[in-house]
Amino acid sequence: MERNTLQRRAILKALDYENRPLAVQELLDLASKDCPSLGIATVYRNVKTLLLEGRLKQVDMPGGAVLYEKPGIHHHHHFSCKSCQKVFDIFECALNLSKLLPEGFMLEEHEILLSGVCGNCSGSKANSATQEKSMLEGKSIAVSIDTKNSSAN
Amino acid sequence: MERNTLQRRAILKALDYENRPLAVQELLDLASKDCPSLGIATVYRNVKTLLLEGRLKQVDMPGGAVLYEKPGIHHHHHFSCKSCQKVFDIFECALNLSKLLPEGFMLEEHEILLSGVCGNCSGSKANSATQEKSMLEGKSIAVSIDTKNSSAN
DNA sequence: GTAGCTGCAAATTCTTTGCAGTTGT
DNA sequence: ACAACTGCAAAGAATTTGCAGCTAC
Repeated sequence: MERNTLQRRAILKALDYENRPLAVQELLDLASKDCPSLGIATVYRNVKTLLLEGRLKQVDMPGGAVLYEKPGIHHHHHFSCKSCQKVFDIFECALNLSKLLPEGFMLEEHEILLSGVCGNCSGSKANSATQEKSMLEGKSIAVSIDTKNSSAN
Repeated sequence: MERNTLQRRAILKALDYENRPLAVQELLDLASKDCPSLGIATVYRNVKTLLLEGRLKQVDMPGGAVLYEKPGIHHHHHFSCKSCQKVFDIFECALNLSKLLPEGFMLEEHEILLSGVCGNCSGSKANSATQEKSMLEGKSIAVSIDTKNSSAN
């Protein structure tokens, strides 16, 4: 039987509060505020449990970084800004992806990762107002910071 | 100045020969045939160099697995079969993805990851013929085996 | 000849696991 | 009470790095 521990609550609260995909390390940092004794192993264990329960969804970012988010109220995808490194949720998904597949293939899931330059970064004049406007239009919201992907090499 | 070593040639040859996205370990295994002394560190170093030169492209698979492929003659995406675990190339890409983005956002790149059941696995009657037919239609070809993604958790 | 490359082994980093003690139900 | 859970530290796995010797150009 699942138990509702302080640690698990802290992790879920961090996800609720941030409302964006988070990396394991971010979960630890954020949840530690509510639960200072929290250890990284516990975060890993909870993430795994929550994934199995379907209470968490894994988001694979380019470069191999793995983030976790609450299974959206809305199905959505992600846009990663190459300039500011933020990850934006894209709620629009009016695509007919099945048409891409050969006959006989059955599409069950799809993941779309877009990248480029976000509204904030592209028009240096078009500032955060653009972004808020977009939110109001129900198109996207800024949410995340691309974790890994540092090593320039 | 770049040098054309036996090791590098062996790695590139493996990619040419297999013609599908390969994991680092697969590269080592395959290239070792041409270059038995090849070490994993050299593979990592070459992959990194080749990525920088743009002679290799990174493919992020669901579950966080990272594969590498030659930058396609064709731009393409991937379909991962949940039944047989193979990764298929999808060459069709007639989508208007920019329309998904809020105003001010500039789309530079996109990655689409589809999954479901492939032609071979869906119709148990529709066998490999389906797949070959699809190839002829220029829609997709079976290419890869999903490496990681084992840990069922 | 020499800078780039290689293999090896050690060092990092990320994730998992064993274990003894703690806690939610 | 007792199984689930936790923190810690050790174990594993994946990737990177230091170094001395090798090799393409």
